[in-house]
Amino acid sequence: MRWSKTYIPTMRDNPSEAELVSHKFLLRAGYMRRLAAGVYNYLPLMQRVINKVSNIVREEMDSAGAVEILMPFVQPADLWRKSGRWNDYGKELARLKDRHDREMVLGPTHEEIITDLVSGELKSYKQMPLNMYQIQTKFRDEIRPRFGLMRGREFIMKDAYSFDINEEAHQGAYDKMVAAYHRIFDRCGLSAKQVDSDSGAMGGSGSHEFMVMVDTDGGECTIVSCDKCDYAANVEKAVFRELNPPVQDKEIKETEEVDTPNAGTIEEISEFLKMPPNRFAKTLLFNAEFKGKKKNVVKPVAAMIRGDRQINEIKFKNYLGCLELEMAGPETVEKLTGAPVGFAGPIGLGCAIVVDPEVENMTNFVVGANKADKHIINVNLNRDFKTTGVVDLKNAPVGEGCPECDGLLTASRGIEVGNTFMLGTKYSKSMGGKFLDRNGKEQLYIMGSYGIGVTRTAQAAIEKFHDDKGILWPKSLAPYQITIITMNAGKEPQQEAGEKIYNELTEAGFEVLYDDRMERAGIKLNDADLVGIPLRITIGDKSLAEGKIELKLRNESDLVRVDLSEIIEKSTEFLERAI
RNA sequence: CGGGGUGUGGCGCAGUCUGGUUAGCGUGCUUGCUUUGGGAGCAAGAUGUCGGAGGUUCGAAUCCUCUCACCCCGACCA
Repeated sequence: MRWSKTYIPTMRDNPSEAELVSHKFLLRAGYMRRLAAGVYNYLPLMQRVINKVSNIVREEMDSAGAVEILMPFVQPADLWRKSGRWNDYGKELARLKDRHDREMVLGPTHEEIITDLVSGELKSYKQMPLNMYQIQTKFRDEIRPRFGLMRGREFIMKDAYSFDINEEAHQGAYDKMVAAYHRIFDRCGLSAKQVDSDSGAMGGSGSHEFMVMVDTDGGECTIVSCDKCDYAANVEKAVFRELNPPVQDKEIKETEEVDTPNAGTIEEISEFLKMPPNRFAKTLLFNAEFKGKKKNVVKPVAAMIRGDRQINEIKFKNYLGCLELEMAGPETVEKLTGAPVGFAGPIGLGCAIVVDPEVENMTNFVVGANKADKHIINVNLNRDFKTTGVVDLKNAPVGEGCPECDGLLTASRGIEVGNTFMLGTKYSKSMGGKFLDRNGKEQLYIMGSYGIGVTRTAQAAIEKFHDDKGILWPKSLAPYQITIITMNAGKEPQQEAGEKIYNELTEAGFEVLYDDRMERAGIKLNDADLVGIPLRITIGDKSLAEGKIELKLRNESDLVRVDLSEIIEKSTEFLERAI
């Protein structure tokens, strides 16, 4: 492709709408333009990248035994009522009416449609296993679209659905998809990490997410992984092995108030009482603002976690369902406990007390006495105080042991580019998907659903591979493999050489972007860096006089002069080396 | 939806508080000349319903009311 014949509107400045590097580069390098919040035009370069991702997905899905179909984007509301998701999906489901006032939805996912599709004709065990997929535009009316293609409202997704006769067969189908996913992301140059996840609203028995690990702000998900084995899980789902579990006393002892002069922090009391922090339960006081009928009300609430844990305020806030949550100031603490900060405890506390599950399992632990310089030992939940709820309130168990080996858990950030769900019979039940088994007995088929965010994967690649000048596409996703630049566009020998090399490489099967613009060298070089094509060929007077041109990989700094006659071999060689 | 913010040539912004000629600047765009290996110089140009509607006023980008859009923080998700 000649630059002058396509449409690559690069920009010098960062548009103010973008926050994330990958988002900025997508706009600056002329890959996309925004139409509305979370809705984008894909320009020629982007369309090529989307095709690259799609083709990799397609090849791997096909070879994993899935077959491609295409289902409608606009769907009748009836099917969604039937599955119950007309109500459950909430406002994210975009609804509209046709001219006859019939209710429709813009497809955010296709479990309903595909189950309905097969329900009349997938009637025998002989027809399974079956796996069908599509690559299609989806629409989810996100509360807050963000970060360009990362969380768009309209986006391209590959969604696959498997049908099996029983759990065992389904597990096989699921494993096949997981393997295909690893191959897909590997081929995209991304090596996604597979993590255990919460099945959430999709329902079903198990699920995994595939994360591209990044250390930029683009990593919206926190995942916990083992430093030795490949255990990894979403923070919400992560389990761990306690390295130093608290001692469990055999007998339940009587409470006792003890003096702890000048010991307000866990470390100080721990030191003073000669007991490890995990025998303490911290009582943390918060002010929570709830929505009231007329005006909002602020109520104090207490959270209890083990002495060696950190509170996760977001988890607490979610549990409470309040509008605002903040640590109570000294005045509130004194008013509530009658003691200065550092001695709050649950016994006799006049507000709701929410405890972490770990606290529920402790015996004879230490809490604040609600009196200055005093703590109470041998406290036991239910006997000495009551809780209003038990819920996980602590931060990710970083530093704890891996549940599957003797490694340690660490936290890192990732971009979710794909997921796999075991759906069980949720949709076959609600949508009426039955078949006859070998014994002529009616059964519900076991389903799985498998998604890959195609457009998000593309942006995730940029988030992972870029420098301060622009994108560094992995060669498998790059819109073109090679870009050719004439340093002095006006000079005929260079133009001729450019044309010749462009034709030669194109005929040899390379995808080439020939920058034939009448621009100065600096502009073209900068644009080439910005756009991120893996291999750059530059044609300049000096080299050309010796019958040479220059090759440079985007991710390397070396410039290599190569004889005109060996362009094809050298280009092949360079591209082998590219990421 | 709650909180915060922004709308002014394609892009990035100033001007708004304190109303007052033809609404500026940088960049980009067009044309010409000179340049030409990492975003050239000079000259001449084109491009604005100042997000929209209504109002106040002799006069509104600027003040008031309503409204729309977009961005950021939170909950949700490929």
